[in-house]
Amino acid sequence: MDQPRPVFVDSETVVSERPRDHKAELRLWLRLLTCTTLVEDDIRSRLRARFDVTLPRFDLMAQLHKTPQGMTLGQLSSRMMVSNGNLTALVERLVDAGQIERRVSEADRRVVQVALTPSGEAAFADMAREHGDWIAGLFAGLSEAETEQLMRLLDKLKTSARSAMQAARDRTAP
Amino acid sequence: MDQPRPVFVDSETVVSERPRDHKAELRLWLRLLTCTTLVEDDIRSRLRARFDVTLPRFDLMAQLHKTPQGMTLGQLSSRMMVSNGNLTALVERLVDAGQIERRVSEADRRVVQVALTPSGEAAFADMAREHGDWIAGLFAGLSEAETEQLMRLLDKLKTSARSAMQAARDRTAP
DNA sequence: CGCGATTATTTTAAGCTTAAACTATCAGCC
DNA sequence: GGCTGATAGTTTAAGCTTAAAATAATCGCG
Repeated sequence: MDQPRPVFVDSETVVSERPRDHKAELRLWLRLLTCTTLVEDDIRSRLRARFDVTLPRFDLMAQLHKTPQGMTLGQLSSRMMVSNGNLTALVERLVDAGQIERRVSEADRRVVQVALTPSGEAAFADMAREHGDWIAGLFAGLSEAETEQLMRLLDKLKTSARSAMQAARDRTAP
Repeated sequence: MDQPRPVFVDSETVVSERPRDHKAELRLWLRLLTCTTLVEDDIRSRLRARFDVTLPRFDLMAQLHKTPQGMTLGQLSSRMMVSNGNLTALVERLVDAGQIERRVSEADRRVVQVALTPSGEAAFADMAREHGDWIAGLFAGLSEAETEQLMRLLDKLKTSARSAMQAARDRTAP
C-alpha cells in the first residue's frame, strides 16, 4: 500500500509532493479535534440539561463576565472567534432573555456596547461554578505536570498555526 | 483544605473561590478550544477558496475514503461525532452533487449504506493531498518529539474525558 | 468643507447542527 | 402468527454559523 510512487519535482512545488506523508500531523490533528468535540459536546449537553442554555450563549456571557465594563461587538467577535454577523442574532436573543443589554456608544455611533445585566450576571455565576467543576472532572485524569506540559505544547501549536496562517497570507497578498 | 481566604463574591471571582479553583483546567480547556478553532477555521476557508467545498462535506468524504466498501449512516454518525439527523441532509447534498451514493441494505432494510462514487473518490484524492500539506504547515512549529508528546497527552485527555462522562452517566442512571 | 476610504454592524442566503418526535423494520418470545 | 421492545433513519423546529453584500458612521486629506 502507498508504495513510493515516482514524483516529478518541479521547482514550483517543492514543498508539497511526496517526500513526507504528513501522517503524524494528520493523526495529531484528528486527535485534537476529537478531544475538543468530546469535551464540547459534553459541556453542551450538561448546560442544556442543567440550565437550559446553549453553549454559544454561555460562551458569550463568559466573555462579558470577564469584562464587566462591557465590550463592543467587534471585540466579542474576535475574542469568541465567530463571525460578526453571527453575533447580531445571538446578542438579540440574549437581550430578549434579559441577560445582557446593548447600548450604542455615544462617542462613535457605529459601535454597539454589550454588557451583562445584573440578572445575567447572577445566572452566569451559577452556571460558571458548575461548569468549572465539569471541566475539572473531564481533565481529572491528567496530573498537574501533564496539564502544564499540555498547556505549553498547545501554546506552541497556537504560535505555529498563527505563523503558518500569516505566511500564507503574505504569500497571497505580498 | 479549603483555605478560608476571605472571599467576597463579587463579579470578578465567582468562578474561582470555593473548594478548588479549577483555574488551570479552565485555561487549558480554553487553549485547547482556541487551537482547534484556529486550525478548523483556516482549513475551512482554504477548502472553500480552493475547492469550493465545505468542511463537513470534506469530513464525510474523508470517512468514506477510509472505508472503501462504504459505511452505514450509523457508523458515519458515530465516527464523525455528529447527530444522526444531521447526516440525512448532508448525505442528501453530496448525493445530489454526485460525490457519494446511497443504497438500502438488502439484509436489513432499515440500514442505509453510503460510499464514494468514482468521481467523489477522485475529487477527494485531490483535496486530501493539499489538505495534508495545510495541516503539516500549521503544525510545522512542533518538533517530532513534541508532536509525539502532544499525541500522548491528548490520548490521555481523551481517556480521562470518556471516563468522566461514563462516571456521570453511571451516577444519573445506576 | 467635502469626498473617498475605512470601520462597525446588520442583513441575507445557504448550509450546518442539535434534540426530540416520528416511522419503519427487525428480533425475540410465547 | 402476533406482541413487545429495540434499532436505523427521517423529519421538524429552533438555533447556530458563515460569507458576502449592504448600510451607516467616522476619519483623513486635499
